[in-house]
Amino acid sequence: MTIVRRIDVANLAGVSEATVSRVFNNVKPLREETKQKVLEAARQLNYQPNALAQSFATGKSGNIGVIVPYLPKVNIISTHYFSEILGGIGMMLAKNNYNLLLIFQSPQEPKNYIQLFNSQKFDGCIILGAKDVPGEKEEIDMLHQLSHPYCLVNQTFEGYSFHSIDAEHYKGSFDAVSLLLKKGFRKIAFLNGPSEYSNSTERLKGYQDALTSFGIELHSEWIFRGNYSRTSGYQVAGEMALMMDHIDAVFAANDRMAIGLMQGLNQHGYTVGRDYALIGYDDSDVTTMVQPQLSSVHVPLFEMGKRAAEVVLNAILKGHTKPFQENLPVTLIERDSTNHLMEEMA
Amino acid sequence: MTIVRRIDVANLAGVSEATVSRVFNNVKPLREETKQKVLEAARQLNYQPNALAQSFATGKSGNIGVIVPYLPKVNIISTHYFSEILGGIGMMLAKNNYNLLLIFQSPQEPKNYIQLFNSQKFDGCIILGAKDVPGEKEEIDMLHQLSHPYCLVNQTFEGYSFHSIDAEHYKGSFDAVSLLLKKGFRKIAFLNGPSEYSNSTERLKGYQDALTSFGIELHSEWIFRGNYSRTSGYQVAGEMALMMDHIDAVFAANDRMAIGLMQGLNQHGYTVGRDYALIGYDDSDVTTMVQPQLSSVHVPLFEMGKRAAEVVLNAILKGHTKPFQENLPVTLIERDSTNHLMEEMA
DNA sequence: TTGTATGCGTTATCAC
DNA sequence: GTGATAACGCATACAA
Repeated sequence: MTIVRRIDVANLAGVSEATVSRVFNNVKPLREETKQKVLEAARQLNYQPNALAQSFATGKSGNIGVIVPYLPKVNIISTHYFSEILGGIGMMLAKNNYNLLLIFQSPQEPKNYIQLFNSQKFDGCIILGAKDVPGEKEEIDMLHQLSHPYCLVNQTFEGYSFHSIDAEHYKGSFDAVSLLLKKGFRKIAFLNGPSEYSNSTERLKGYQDALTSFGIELHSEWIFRGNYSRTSGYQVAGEMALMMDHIDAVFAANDRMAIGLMQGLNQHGYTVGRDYALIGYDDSDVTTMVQPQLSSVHVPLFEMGKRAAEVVLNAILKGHTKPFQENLPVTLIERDSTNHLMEEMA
Repeated sequence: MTIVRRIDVANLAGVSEATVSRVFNNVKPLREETKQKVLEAARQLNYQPNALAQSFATGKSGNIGVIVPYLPKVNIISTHYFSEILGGIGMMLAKNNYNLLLIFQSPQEPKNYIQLFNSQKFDGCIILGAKDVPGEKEEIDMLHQLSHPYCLVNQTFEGYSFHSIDAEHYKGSFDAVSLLLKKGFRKIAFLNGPSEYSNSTERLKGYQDALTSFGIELHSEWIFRGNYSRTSGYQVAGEMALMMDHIDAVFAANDRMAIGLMQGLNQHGYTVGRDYALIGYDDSDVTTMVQPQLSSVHVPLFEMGKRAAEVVLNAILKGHTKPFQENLPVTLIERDSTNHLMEEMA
């Protein structure tokens, strides 16, 4: 069972190697009869062009690198987030006959996007979970300067016009807090994520602006910070419990923290719906698994992955090069965690 | 900013191309002085070997294909399952300088593992979520016959000795049901997954054997079937509710179905802990998000991914070829859903 | 210890 | 329409 090469097909079909290539690459001047002859020979031999040789000859790997942050056994980024985006990317790439090279990037090792490009392992890349930390920005800037096809997802950098697909986190946050305000809540705490993510900043703004637009004074002690994990939400509950007399609603920057918080506050005797309203972010599948079901802000992660792949493919295939930024719309999803039990009883 | 090739380095360093290769591939007879000279030239030029050309020359892509089942917008396989295994694979591959080529395989399109191998896109592959359906078995058998490096995860095929990494699902199931029995429950229903997955069969056996080992008669009407989604569990609750007078505990084949069931039964007035005990499977992160927290069977998914990658790498690097099967141990995790409220009140 | 020469399987540019 | 052939950047067997 040796490997079948182009020359084998050429010999069997009685044509030259070049003709075989023409058939497989659909190059124009070609007699139908010859084409069929070649195709038949290829079928008989079960010929499959060697992708490696093709890549080498064309100088294109046919791969798109997807760079995901990675800590063994610790999922900073939730699996929901991760797999939705990945699914969107995968769909778009498959449609365009590109392969997805998944690259786990541990936070401690230095980024080296340029090297990856030079090695030609991929023709373009999508960077998930980038952070605003020293080194990262510079590497991405270099990618940009060299006009390598790339796209960031869910992260924007102040003062740079990197290609990126993000969501309207300011609006999502503003809407979420506005909902709470409209429902009559006034003392609204905010459980934010790490500040290295641009989302955190945007959401903070949305939170603040919503409050001020309702004429409510900002209280810095209403602002808490976790790291997007359920556990961190649980831990914050310890602090928050001490001032629950002065809080009647909480907006959390993602669902997992919201749930951790809910569980933690429960331990301290505070119940969602009775003692406070709660709203999460991401609209992940866990929102419907908890009791009461969690109101949340839906983020079109799948679509964002799709668009990011499209941006990179356009850069590769159509030579698009000018800065591209897009913010996809988010949707507020109301569930039970933002309703007073009182109301239901009325 | 043109691409730097080996010859550029050779010229600058005043050596031959072969010597440059030797330095980069660490080929033995090599004077330290020459090495440094080459390294310095490479550094100066920012030389990075072209992975494409390397692959072509060696006939090895350096990629491992990971085949995952895929339905747009529908995650049959839970994201937890998926990302844990992927993480394990990624870790092991990174350690061995292999890349991970993620391949989404939609169920409707015919499998073509052989073609993928022939095209040399990857040197070995790991198949996730294979099912016992016509076509699948034959394709894998062909891989096996041609002794291509591959490994299945979480699926075994009756009558074949395919390379695979699985978990002790019989034992997991047996232990889970035994726990319920030891706790005094006798009328134990089983919510299983689709029969195309070998796990389902194994778990069914474990369930049955546990019951019979306790001298309990099997009731076919105690057995329900979902598709591993939360929704399917919710739907099954409709049927199960009709006979809850004759059921005092439920064992579900995964956590999401367990939670869906729990929610559905809730709608019908049946509460975990008060009216029945519940135990799930997978020990995913949602177990701790629900109230009461869900007892479950922990499956070492990350480890399984690691081992599967190891198996494939061993086949590639060390030529291991004899059938390899391994079942990793599972662990029963007791939480609140298997405790009677009665007991707590006592 | 290092240089020379061949080949990997395509694509693409010439000729014919 | 089709056949020859250079080029792609590297690994490696063989020569020196």
